[in-house]
Amino acid sequence: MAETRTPDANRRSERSRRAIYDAALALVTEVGYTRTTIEGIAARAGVGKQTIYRWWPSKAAVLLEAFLDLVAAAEPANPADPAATTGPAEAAFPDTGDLEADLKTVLRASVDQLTDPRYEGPTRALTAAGIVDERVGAEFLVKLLDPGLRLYGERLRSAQATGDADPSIDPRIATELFVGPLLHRWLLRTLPLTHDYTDRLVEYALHGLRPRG
Amino acid sequence: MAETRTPDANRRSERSRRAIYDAALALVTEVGYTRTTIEGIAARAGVGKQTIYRWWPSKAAVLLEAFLDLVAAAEPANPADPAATTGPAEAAFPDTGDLEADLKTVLRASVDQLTDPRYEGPTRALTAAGIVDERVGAEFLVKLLDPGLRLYGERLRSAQATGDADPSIDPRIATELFVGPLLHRWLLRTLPLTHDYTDRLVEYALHGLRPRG
Amino acid sequence: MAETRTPDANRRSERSRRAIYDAALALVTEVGYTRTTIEGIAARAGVGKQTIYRWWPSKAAVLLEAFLDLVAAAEPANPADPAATTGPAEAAFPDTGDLEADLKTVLRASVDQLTDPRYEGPTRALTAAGIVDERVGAEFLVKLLDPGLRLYGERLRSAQATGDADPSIDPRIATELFVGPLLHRWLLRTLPLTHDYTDRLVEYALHGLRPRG
Amino acid sequence: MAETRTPDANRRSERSRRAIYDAALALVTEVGYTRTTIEGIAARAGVGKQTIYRWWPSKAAVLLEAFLDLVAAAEPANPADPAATTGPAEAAFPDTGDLEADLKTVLRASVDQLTDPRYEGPTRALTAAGIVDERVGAEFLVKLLDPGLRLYGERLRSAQATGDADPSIDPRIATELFVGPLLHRWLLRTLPLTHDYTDRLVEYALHGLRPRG
DNA sequence: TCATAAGCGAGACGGTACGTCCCGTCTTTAT
DNA sequence: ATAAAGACGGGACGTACCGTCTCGCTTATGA
Repeated sequence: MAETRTPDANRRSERSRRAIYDAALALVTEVGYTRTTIEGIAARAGVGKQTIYRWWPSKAAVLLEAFLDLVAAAEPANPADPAATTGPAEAAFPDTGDLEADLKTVLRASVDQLTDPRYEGPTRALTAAGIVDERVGAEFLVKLLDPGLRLYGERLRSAQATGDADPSIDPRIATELFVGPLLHRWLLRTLPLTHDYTDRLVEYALHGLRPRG
Repeated sequence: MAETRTPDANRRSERSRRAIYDAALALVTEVGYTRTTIEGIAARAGVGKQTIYRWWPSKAAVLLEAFLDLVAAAEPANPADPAATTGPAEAAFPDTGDLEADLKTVLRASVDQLTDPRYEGPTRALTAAGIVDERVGAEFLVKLLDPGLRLYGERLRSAQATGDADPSIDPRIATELFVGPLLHRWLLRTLPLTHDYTDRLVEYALHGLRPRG
Repeated sequence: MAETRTPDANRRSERSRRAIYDAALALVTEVGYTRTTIEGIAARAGVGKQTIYRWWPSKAAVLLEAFLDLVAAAEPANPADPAATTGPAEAAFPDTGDLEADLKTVLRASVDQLTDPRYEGPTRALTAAGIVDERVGAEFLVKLLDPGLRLYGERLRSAQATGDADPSIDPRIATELFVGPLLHRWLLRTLPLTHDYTDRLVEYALHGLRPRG
Repeated sequence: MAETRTPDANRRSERSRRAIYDAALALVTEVGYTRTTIEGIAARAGVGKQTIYRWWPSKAAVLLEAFLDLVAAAEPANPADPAATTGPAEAAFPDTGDLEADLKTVLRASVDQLTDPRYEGPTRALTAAGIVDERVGAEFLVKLLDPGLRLYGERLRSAQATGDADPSIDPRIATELFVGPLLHRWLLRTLPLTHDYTDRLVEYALHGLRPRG
């Protein structure tokens, strides 16, 4: 009886959805996440507040979806399966046979993306929201991050198969060895993100810190 | 810069300051950061709102200071120099001569701290606030994070001196090789934080992912 | 004139309006005007503060309207023209042909009203507010006072026509000869308001202070 | 024991008192009564807030005293008895033998005073405060108004003695016949205050409204 | 085919919190 | 001891948004 009244998605206004995405992304980059309000999004989108509340449970949810849409639009569409959106950085993880080169390529792309002004605001906002709110965090992880991280794992497993990586290592932990430091530096703004930095990161992680015999 | 009427710090009520710290930390752990309000802190501390606004510019600033105080109080006071507060995890970085063991010790301590229910709430809140607000982030970094990170650097340099680490590596980047993945996992809640995880992390980072010859 | 976003009066909640009237009047009589706050009215009326600020510019405006409503409700409705609200004291000014008797009747009624505990508080409050704030004063005058005063003028003109009053006198000034002293005594609390007092007032004003030849 | 701690008036700073008077009067005329605050007076007077609270119970009390001082200073000092301050309008009520002329003179002076920009603000403020707060009203009446009204009474009694006024009339009610309409017009801003107006007022009151036989 | 029910723009509503202004009290330092 | 200064606990201000609700309007079926 207390059904939450799921609205009819068929009748949904595509025009409104788009306008809301645009408004949300624009506001976040312009005035920041906390000063972005649902009322503000609605006003800017020329939309009633209820139209937002009808389709999304929270500000974070709106922004997440808007961002997902932005990222999907930016990606070279996969003709075989357009639904197989995989994440911002690595639509497809290269496998040239040279693990080090491939990792460097991908991490450089990640740096470029995190630096892109269109992405920086929303990404920061969503990450922060996810850190504090477990629910948002989970959705953010599953929909946006995990697909990308999974590709690292696959590439590492492939490297293990070809003997380019120690077969005893856990690919998931190894993945975080690359991604963790990058995010750390970006999130906490400790030092600038450069291609040179990620290159060295890859080298350190692959060869270890021990003196090279 | 329009300095706005700095109050007289001599006349400040110590009792109020303490009450505000306590209330802020309690509320953040009880109801979370976003539902912690300045009004709520004031009410719980038995303090006028203005007393908070007089001394802090924002909710985040209150919490940061309260957390700093908590951490300082928890640390084993350094008898030689009690003012030498160094940060939450590593009041003093061990140097037993065994780099790997020392790193594992410190990272295990970090895991314990990030897992401690008294610390988790505030730390998440502050990190998130810092991600979104550059000012807060900078203060958070300088006052809380950097001191700890610096110790890693010193230990690594010491290891380079004794030949336990490659002298060509950049200690700062190397530091992030340990701390980054840890924070990544904790912030994004990808997988549980365990001592076993950090042990392997240290091993991977020191020896690299390449097959061990 | 920077008209600030006029709300849609059609959608206005009648229930809220009534509750606000009631709360305002009750509070003024209970705790006095200065200790009546908008916040208090809102709380007592079970209404958001914004609902008050949306429709009234000030506490005085709320009270004025509430009082106007009270007075209109209390008046014997004029069947011929229910909209012809004329003011508190004299819905219709009697004209029995005996000017002195008519004036005494009306002034006695005024005394009764100014003495009525339901009216005294609001009336004092509004008068005081109007004395200090010209805008409030003007509205108070036009909406509440003037209609009543006008009736005096008409009755006096009628008396001039029948030869009961000197045709050379200015009815407006003459009106104030009755109303002024009454208000003076009531506002400043110099001496108690009684029917006997107003009777003598009428006599003095009609016959003058000169020795009666 | 709960004595309200009456301070030692001998040690009182004359300089502060004066500064407070000046500040209070200035603020009332500049920004109005309600926007005049004790804090504002203190700041403008270069005085601690406590110095005000020590000597006066309320904002109205400060203003009343300040106004009393202003009025006393403006009056032609009575050499016989400098303490015999009698009130704003009528330091001494004229008695030329011509009642009508004397009343006109005094009322014209009252008009001038109520119109004087230095007096208007404070007088309105104090009257309004007194209307709402009975205590303030009583003090205002006794200290400022009554002395003046008493003089009317005396002059009228003198007129009764010389046969210029009906001996049966109550001088107090008769006094209000002049003062009431004047204050009514001034307080409620019904019509402008002019000398012509008060002249006619005197005539009406003395001769009555009846047709002059 | 046409009523009928949905989504929609708009925005009023009961609320919560904001950051500010004062209140009246209290405490500190200087005269 | 009075005074200048101003921190303090507290209450109210007027504003901004929250999330819910109701209002007409339009649009798109399904009886």
